[in-house]
Amino acid sequence: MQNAPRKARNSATSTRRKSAAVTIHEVAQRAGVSPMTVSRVVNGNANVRAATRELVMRTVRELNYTPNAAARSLAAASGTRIALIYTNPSSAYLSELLVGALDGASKAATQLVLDTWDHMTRATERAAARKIAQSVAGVILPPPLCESKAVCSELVAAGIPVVAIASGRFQPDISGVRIDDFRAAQEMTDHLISFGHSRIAFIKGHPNQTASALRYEGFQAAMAAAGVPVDPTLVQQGFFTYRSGLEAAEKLLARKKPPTAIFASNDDMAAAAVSVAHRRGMDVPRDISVVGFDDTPTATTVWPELTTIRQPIAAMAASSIDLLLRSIRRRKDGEARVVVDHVVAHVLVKRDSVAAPGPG
Amino acid sequence: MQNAPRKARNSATSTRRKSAAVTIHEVAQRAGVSPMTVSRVVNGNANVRAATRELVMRTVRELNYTPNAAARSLAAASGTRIALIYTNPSSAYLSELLVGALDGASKAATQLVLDTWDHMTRATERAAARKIAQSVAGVILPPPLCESKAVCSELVAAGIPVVAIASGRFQPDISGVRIDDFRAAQEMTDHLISFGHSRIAFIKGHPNQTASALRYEGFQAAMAAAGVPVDPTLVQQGFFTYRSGLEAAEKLLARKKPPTAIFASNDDMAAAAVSVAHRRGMDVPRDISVVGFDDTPTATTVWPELTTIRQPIAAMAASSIDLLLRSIRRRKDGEARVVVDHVVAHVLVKRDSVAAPGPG
DNA sequence: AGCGTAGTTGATAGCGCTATCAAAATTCAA
DNA sequence: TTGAATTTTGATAGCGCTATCAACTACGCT
Repeated sequence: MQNAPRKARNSATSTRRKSAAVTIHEVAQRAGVSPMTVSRVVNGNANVRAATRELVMRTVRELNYTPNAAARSLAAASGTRIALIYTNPSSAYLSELLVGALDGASKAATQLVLDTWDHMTRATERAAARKIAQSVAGVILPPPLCESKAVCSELVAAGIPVVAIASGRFQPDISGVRIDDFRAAQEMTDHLISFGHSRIAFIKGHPNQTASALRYEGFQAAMAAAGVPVDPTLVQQGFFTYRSGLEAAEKLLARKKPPTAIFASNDDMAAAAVSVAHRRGMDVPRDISVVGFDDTPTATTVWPELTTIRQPIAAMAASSIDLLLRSIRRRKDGEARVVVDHVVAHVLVKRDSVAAPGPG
Repeated sequence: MQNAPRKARNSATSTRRKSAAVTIHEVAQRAGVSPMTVSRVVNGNANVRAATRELVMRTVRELNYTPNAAARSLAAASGTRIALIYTNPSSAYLSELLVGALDGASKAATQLVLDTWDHMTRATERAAARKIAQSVAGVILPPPLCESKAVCSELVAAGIPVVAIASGRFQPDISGVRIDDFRAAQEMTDHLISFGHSRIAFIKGHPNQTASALRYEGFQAAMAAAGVPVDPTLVQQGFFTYRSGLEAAEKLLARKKPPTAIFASNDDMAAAAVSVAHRRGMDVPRDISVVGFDDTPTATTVWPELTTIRQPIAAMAASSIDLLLRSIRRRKDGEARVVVDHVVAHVLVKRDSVAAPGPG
């Protein structure tokens, strides 16, 4: 005699369509526990005996069970929405950021919402932060927003998890996913030095981002380590824009004794440097080497293609979503806020904008 | 005596949390109809008397009712997911496309999924199309994918609604959201002519996209209308890439009698033309005018900023989502497939890359 | 032994919506 | 007019999951 189901939930007469997906009930039945217990295990709730948890997890894996996001958010009355807030929509890596975030979100069956904050004062930023905190369960903050104390503190105060992406430095109160800007800049500088360059110019990034400082520090450290003096007149302030790169490069190349290489803090400024060099009749890389940072589309658009540092923005965005989701779940269970700093690997991409300096 | 609710659905003892949002029941009660009728009206089902529909719609507006997406997709057992498929991830307007699509999707509480199809043969494209058709309810196709007969026909055969975005020409079997490329190119040409240019060069777009042909035809039509002959040696083939623009511009400016203006079929190629001009010691726009198309970030990155045609990609993407959602609903009700061609307005953005030709 | 106290588990009742089918209202043909 | 075909509406029963609380374990403690 077969053991009859405890309750015929899908009575024989039910004509309702049914998706083919495996449900929590099937897992429960197979594991010999109640659906509620499965739910608890799947959601990482603490109050389940270790043995039971093991059993359920194994069954989940066997049946390849995936929770139905719609049912979940309906029952929990909490649409797990995550906001990605950005300023400066023309930022070159926005599309990669979006692709990554969207990918992570759809894998986790989470709704991703976008919010643009442009031309905001500190006060309106605070207000906006308070407002968004009420409609989403977590926030991803790319630079330069993640550097804003006002925004971060407001979000933290509202109690929602925040992940700073590509912020240069680890911040004690919010989680972050980033590369090691210092090391990356160091490697790039070493790369230039290994080609025989010593008169290396540096175009700094926007001073409102910690990554800018770190990249500069990495440059300095590598130069110092190689015993190559940094000529302070060869260090120009930039602001991550093409225009600022144009101005900086102009000053650099107008000198009587121009540098043999320019290390720009991002690709847009590097592209500008290439343009200025061309306008002055110089060939890249024969007469001057130029390198960038970030590996945005710009790097492969210009000619010659730029040697640069690849920041895996898409992957970083996807893992931000994961991080956030875990925090959200933890928070719901009343556990303490956990802050993590996730440093991912960068890559030095060698292309055609670097060569050994000429005999001059 | 108050009229008692027909059924106390939230009994006095229910301690369950309840989101503040207005539900279909409240609308139904206020309108004096059943929830089912409200559902039908909201979903555009045909079998509702006009008077009833009116009443319900008014009530919906009064209460500012928005359907709960989670409940909807749970009940309908159909996660309304929409796929945005793209090739060529470095396409300059991808980020705008994503922003728009995401915006539209989150407003409609729809899950947007991304799919990248790169380096595919016609056969693998077909297979991929068949596969995606099983997991989503609708597809958005940007160029050049929307030009692929194989992909379109496969998707159409699978019976899922498709919207081609920014495809040049209206295709009879799938819906489209686009600008009028012909007219836009015409206007841009007129703009150039109005400055006094007559030796106008044209860099064509990639031949695999109908928009390319339309832009060229618009250029020709405007020239003909103004009685300005088109010098065939001043028309170069490009492929929408910076590199191809470089080569085309190089040929154009190497001529003994170079053009006084270059109309490139997109911004990347226009930027390349500016770069070539600079390298040859020419000033833009004093010595030569350069215009682009699309108004991608590139247009405002280079110096001088490019006069170009703005295609409202974000808005187009958002309305693609709407279009798709409507088709999906219609299809579910067993109605016939409807194909629409939505042409949105473009804008001629005047910036700093155009001036009257010199006396030379 | 007797009785709390904390740790586990399960039964129940919805979350807000829609598929389904039956009932009611309407239209149309004869 | 009347019966049948048609359209419009509503009652019912879930979709798959989780909040809630009751029940049922252990494990100490007086």
